[in-house]
Parts: sequence; structure tokens; C-alpha cells
Amino acid sequence: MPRARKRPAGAARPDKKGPGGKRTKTEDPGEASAKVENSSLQETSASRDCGKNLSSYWLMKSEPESRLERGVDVKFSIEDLRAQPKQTACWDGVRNYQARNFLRAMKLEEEAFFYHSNCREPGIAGLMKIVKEAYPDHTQFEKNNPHYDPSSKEDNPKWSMVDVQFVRMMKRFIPLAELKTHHQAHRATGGPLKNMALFTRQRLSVQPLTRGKNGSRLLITCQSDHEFTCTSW
DNA sequence: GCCAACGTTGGC
DNA sequence: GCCAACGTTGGC
Repeated sequence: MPRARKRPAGAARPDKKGPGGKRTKTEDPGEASAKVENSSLQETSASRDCGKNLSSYWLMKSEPESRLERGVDVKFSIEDLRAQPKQTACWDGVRNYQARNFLRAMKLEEEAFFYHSNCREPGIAGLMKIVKEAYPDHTQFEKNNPHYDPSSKEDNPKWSMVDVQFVRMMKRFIPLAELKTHHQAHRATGGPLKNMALFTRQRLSVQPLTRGKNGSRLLITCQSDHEFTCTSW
């Protein structure tokens, strides 16, 4: 179930259906670690930004090609985002605690790379920005939704989402293979992508990045596109 | 709290 | 479609 993909659903639409489930299950194992992770994230960002408190960047995965999950097509590409009203959509369907905690750490106006996954040509396709901070993901209460979670209660929702708005396409698509080449080189040289979460946290669908500082600049960004380095996450 | 079974992610 | 990686579940 923890799939990062989302569906083209209207942003911030009110939703009241689904009584939720009756099962009392596992304690939320992410709750305790949420604080730890968030504070660690802050420390990490702060130290890397040399105390300048620059905002984080993010990378978020979605599947651009059709695939049915419990009978529902989960395809959502950057073109789909761009086609939304106001080019804005909610990023629903995240069902992994670490990814959720990153969603909750996102701040208005922070930018995120739109990553195309599980497709013919995986890679970074474009840029979007956070236009609404974390709020309950309504799909967790919808019985017919592929990401329905009967263990989540309406009065204490487990899962969150943010609203994102299309910013622009990358000046050039950045294929996974190219990122991997850099990552591998940087592992040897101690370069900025040596710990990139895309490779070190293989299945994490929402992950933090930080803007490169000083000389830490990526070759792939030399067309005056966004430079970025990874955090240690 | 351990850990084997299981299910999902996602590149190839 | 295969399958390695890895998060979650649940018995004990």
C-alpha cells in the first residue's frame, strides 16, 4: 500500500465520506519518530545552510504511465499536474511514515522536483511548489480508493497530503541513469550526491534535498537550471 | 522485542 | 514480467 503515487484529484476538495474502519490496530509507529525526524531534518538543514535557514527542496515520485491499482488508474504525470485547474493538485496516497513525515515538514513556497517513476524513462521531469501545507489525506477514508486505510480514524487521521502547483518543466529531462552516474562518482569523490536518497533510500517516495551551497554544484545543472545536492537522508 | 512471511516499490 | 530491496505484519 505505501505507494507514493497520486491520482488527479482536485486540490483541497472537502470530502466527508467513509466512516473509516472499525479495526483498532497498530499504534502509529511514525508518531514517535516523526518528531525525531523532523527535528533532525531541521538540524540537518540548518547546519547545511550555515545557519541561514534556507528552505528545503524536495523530490516527489509519481507514475506517469497508466497502471491499475484495485481497478483505479494511478497514473499522474507532470503533464497531468499542469493540466489541472490552477495547475494545482493534492498529493494524496502516500502511505509510508517516513514519507508522510517529510510531507508534514514541507513549508509554503518550497519547491519540489517531480520525479517520474515506474515508467519507460524514469527521472526528474520538472519543478513544482508547495501551495498548501500538510492536511489530512481524504483518500484514507474512502473505501473505494486504492489507498483506503481502515485503520485510520477521522478524528485522528494517519496520513497527510500537501497541495502542489506546477512551476515549470526542467530545461532538460534528467534521467535516473544520469543521476546514478553522478551518485556513483560522488560516492568515490565525496561529492554532493553521494548520499542522495533516491539511491540510499530506495523506496522512499518523498524525500528532501537541499540547494547546493558554495561550490557544490552539479554538472547536470549547468544549463542554469536548479542546482541541488542531497541531504544525508 | 525478535524475526519470518508477506506485500509493495520500482528499476531493468 | 522478473526480482532485489525493504517496510509492515503478526505469531511467539
